[in-house]
Amino acid sequence: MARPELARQQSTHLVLAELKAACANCNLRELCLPAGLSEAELDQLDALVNVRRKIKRGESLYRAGETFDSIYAIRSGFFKSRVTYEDGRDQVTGFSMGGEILGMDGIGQGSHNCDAVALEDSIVCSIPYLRLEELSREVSGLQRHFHKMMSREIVRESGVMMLLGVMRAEERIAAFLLNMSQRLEARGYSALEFHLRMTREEIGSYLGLKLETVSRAFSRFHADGLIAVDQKFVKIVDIKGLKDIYAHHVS
Amino acid sequence: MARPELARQQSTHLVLAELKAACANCNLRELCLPAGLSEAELDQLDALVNVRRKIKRGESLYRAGETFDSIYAIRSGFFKSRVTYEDGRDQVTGFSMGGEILGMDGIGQGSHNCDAVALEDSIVCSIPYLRLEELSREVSGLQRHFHKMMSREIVRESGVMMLLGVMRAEERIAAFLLNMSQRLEARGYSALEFHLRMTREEIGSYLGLKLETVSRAFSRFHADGLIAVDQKFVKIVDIKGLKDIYAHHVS
DNA sequence: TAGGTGTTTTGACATGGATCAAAGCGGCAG
DNA sequence: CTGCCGCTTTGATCCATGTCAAAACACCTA
Repeated sequence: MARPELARQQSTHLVLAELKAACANCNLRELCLPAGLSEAELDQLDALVNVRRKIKRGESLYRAGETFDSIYAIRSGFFKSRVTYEDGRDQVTGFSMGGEILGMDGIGQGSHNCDAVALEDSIVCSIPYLRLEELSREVSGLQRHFHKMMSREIVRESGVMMLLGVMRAEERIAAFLLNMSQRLEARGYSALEFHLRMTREEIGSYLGLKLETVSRAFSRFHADGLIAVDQKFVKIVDIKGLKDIYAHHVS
Repeated sequence: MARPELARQQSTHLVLAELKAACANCNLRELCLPAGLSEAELDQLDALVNVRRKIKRGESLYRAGETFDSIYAIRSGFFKSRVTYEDGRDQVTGFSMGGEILGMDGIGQGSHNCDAVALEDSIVCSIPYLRLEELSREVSGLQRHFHKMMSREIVRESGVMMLLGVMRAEERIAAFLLNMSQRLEARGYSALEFHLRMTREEIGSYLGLKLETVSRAFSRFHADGLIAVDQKFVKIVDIKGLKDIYAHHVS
């Protein structure tokens, strides 16, 4: 069991790249950790965020159980977070894109709680947690914003609990599509046309559904004129109709 | 709609009590925010945590949408957190007991994301967030531990996502009972006999099940000799059997 | 003590989504 | 170009849990 883990670890190290990160020039600045910081504060943060790391599609940024020492800001790319249960069943607990922070689950117990797997070739900025702690004792804007990002992760997860606990299949999928749309729009992409980076099975895992159910819902939405789907490409045709499904409950 | 809210708010204010909190003497110290602080640091924290507030059974500590300004440490009692969806459906997102922190969901957006409702008469310590921020810039042990508590809340929630996303009804309920057992034990209560503070419906809401399903699972566990149940009183008879249900997956 | 209200249990039945199965599609390697 | 493999779609059937209903029970107040 330990052998393949090690091998994977090393191959990850091979693609590790040390590049100057430079939050100050990053176009994701306002979505990411430095949001709201002054120029001077940005420079301090830049000194801390000094390593960029490339992760190839299919590789892990970190895996459950590994020692926690850094959090990661996604510079480009797309990740899934996955928790594996003792008996082998697993669940996708989230999808993350540029400007979002990964790894905050590790602070509590000093080791990561989930795997973060790249769904496309990606680049992340490493932020050593101990230095982030130090710096956020000095830069209150950073402290504040870091707390906000943790808190928003808590709120995001309770939203997912709502999906999983009370919504029916089609509502979950409508909510998922609208969520993707809104986050992509915030990053300057089209809100109405996008490529999904994950498989139907991964969507299903995230939403507590089987891949066939996801596929059927897509077909249904297509037939109802709400979306156009071609494999991983999705075009939202009737966003209002989609919102109705997800806000409009039991008929 | 606004009227009853206001009335409720005021009745909460009536039971607001200002008492010296004194973490230094609190027997939940090691489970709560001050865990791991030195004597001197504890005194600083005591200066900040200066208000205790009594919440009667059925009342809210805070409600979704209210302005966030404090987090709360539960001194005694029991709470549920509940998110209400636009269409009226709601979900219990957690149960909280002594030593646990409530309200961290409010930091991200400046207003609370859920209701925190007392399931028995309770006492909480109010911790003004702005002063906590200040103090944790000075006391790194406090900073560290506060981050840990936020992170653990993230991990706890991904555990619930796992419950909701991949487990079947009886597994969820076994997991729920074992979780209660373990948290009560950590607080010095019996791990094998306890009173549930919540109804079957609230358990069901938390676990994404209907109250009848919860009731049937309890009956089934009783018939199988795993537990004894009498209304809200639960006695775990065969803890190993219970663990088998929850760790033992698809047969 | 009696009546009322909210909670729990249990039964009978319905159904949404899972499961099983097969075929279609698309991309990659040889 | 061909064959393979992973992903997706669609159909047929099954079953875990939801829904509806009724009775028992517990607790509170008068």
